[in-house]
Amino acid sequence: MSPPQDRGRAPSIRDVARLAEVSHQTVSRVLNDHPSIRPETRERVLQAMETLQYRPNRAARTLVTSRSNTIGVLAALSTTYGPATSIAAIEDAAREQGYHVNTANLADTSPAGIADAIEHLMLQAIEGLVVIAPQVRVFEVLAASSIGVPFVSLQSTGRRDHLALSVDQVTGARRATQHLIGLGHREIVHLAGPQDWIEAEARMRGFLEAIDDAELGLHPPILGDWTADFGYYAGSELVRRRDFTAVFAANDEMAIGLMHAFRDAGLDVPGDVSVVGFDDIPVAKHVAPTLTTVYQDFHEIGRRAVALLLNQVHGTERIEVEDIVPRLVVRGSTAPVAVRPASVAR
Amino acid sequence: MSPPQDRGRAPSIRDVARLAEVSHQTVSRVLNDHPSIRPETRERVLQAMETLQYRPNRAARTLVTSRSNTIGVLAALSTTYGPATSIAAIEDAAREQGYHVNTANLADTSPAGIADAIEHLMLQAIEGLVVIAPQVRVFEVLAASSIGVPFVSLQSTGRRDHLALSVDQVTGARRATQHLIGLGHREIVHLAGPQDWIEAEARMRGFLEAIDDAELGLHPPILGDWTADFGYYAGSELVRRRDFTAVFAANDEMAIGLMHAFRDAGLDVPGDVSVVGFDDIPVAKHVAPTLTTVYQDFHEIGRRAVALLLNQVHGTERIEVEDIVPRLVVRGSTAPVAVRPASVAR
DNA sequence: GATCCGGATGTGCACGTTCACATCGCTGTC
DNA sequence: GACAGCGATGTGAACGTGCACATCCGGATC
Repeated sequence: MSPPQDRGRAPSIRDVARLAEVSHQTVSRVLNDHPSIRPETRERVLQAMETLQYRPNRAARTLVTSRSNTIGVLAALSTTYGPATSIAAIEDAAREQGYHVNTANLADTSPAGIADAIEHLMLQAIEGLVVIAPQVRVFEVLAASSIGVPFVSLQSTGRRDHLALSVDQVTGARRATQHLIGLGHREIVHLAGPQDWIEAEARMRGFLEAIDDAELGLHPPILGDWTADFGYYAGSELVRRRDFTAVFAANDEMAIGLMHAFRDAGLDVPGDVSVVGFDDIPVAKHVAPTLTTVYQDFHEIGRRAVALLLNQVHGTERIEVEDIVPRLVVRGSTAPVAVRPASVAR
Repeated sequence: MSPPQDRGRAPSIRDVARLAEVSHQTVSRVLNDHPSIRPETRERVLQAMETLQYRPNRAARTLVTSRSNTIGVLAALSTTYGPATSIAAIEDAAREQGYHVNTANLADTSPAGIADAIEHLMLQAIEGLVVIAPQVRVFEVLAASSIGVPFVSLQSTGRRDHLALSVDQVTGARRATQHLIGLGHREIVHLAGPQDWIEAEARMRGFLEAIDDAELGLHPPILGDWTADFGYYAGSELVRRRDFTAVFAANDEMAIGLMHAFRDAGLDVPGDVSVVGFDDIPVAKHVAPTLTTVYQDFHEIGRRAVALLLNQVHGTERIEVEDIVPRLVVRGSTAPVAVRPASVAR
């Protein structure tokens, strides 16, 4: 005598209703925590659900309510620590609110690749979109394709067509640079990220502001690609000139590659050159020398992004957006500038 | 004279049909690439879709076909390089097949946390599940909750109730250990991962096999938690004993923390102690000293997982599962054992 | 020239849920 | 004691799509 619901199809709200001897609507009410249900009835319905191993069908619910309970994440470089951490935090926060997360990675940063990823997400009927590690182009495509759902970016973009978390990358970068200046460095090079990345641009801006404030001469920044390999390459080029005493790298990976190149060239960090990174990835405090960097709370950033987005989706009251200011963490890769004949005066 | 479809509701297949002067079924056929449609009719329908900015409603489609075109990913430690890379690869591969990816992270590895994440994914009506960086417990919970969809694990679990990629961690770990033995090391310590992790257990097994084969004495392995911080802690403890000449760490992060501790204690790597890691994260080749490690192609692993899973989902012919064998990468953190009075003999 | 066949298209229903509205019985009020 | 009001429940329709089946038309077959 096997249970009768073995007919291939999953049990529906109506099967539950039949077993509990109520109408399908009553079952629906139990599901949605409707107030006016007699406790006794509710209990009977829950019992029936348990017996039948009932699971609500989200497709059906989405169809009728046109709410998918899903948010999309558009991510670039999702394999690196920062974005990956934020994605995980987003997933956590979304789950807490009963939301699902659908991720699309930007393998390819061409407009076509971007449009493709967005199109993919839109097929899923997402209610909102979080854009991670964004590039300027992404927002242009996004604006052009009028997706019809609110979206949040993890970095201030300056655009007015969407919400953005204010992570004050400019201040973070400025503090990093000021730290070097405070140690007496006057010849500082910036190893930047790709300039179509919003955060790369912001970090460069912070650097330039600090240099400008201190009235120092400007070395042309080097445009990198965020990778440790590029850091190494850039370092190899830099050692040929040796017209600097410190480098501010736009992220930790590049900083680590950079230090490797300096080491290979016989330069001591921080004895000969000071290096500052950005992000404070977990290994930053363990590499040799330990890396002075700027800490970002990626987890908190992810959480806030979801809060902001869902707030917007549900259209309730405006949430206050507080600035997140990254924090300088001083470690062993920076030191006062070496006193040398040529660099003492002025 | 604004377009007439501004009535709030998104255009449906029927709106398109009306505009193209065909039946809704014809539109459906165009959508699904049905063969018997006159090119002229198809064109007219496509035109109408374009005009109305029509987008198929996935919820409706899922409801009627009971295929969600979505796979789930259950991930632990998704913020680290390996899992994050595999997740990105999974997303890519799935997207190529028109599939969406829904991720749930295991913040908390308690059975309740695991069950919660699985339940969350099941609500989404996924067609299959990829389990990343799995712990033994996950599969127990998974087996117990009889989710009714195929799932694939990224590591061989030895269980028979699901598919698994064969990434031969055991061989990888054995090669790492043999490399140390080949350099003359006889006192080798293993800094392992948590033993409820399948890959940690496999790496430990490879280590033990190599030690056993070489008939060396066994140092009790240290059980870590994968983090660089723990590596540092373990290293600080180890330097008090100094009864070893090499350490094989179960992943690169711990290896980096370890080297930091040795450095702080005045030990030279590889002069006094050799260190091997596992994974070959991008910074491994840039830290000081550059880290000898075992390379894993996380991207390929992710791709194969999707291929295997979708193959299972569609029930076509069995796919051949080829072993992926990780590759030893020798760098600067390992060297022949130092010749010292006590260790020359034997 | 009647018949059959297959290509091209249309008709109605089903999927599982929620929404709007209807119904029923009980309580309290004047 | 009639009636409003409300709590508890039921009824039917709708959401947008795909499937099974029906229909229509033109050409090939004998």
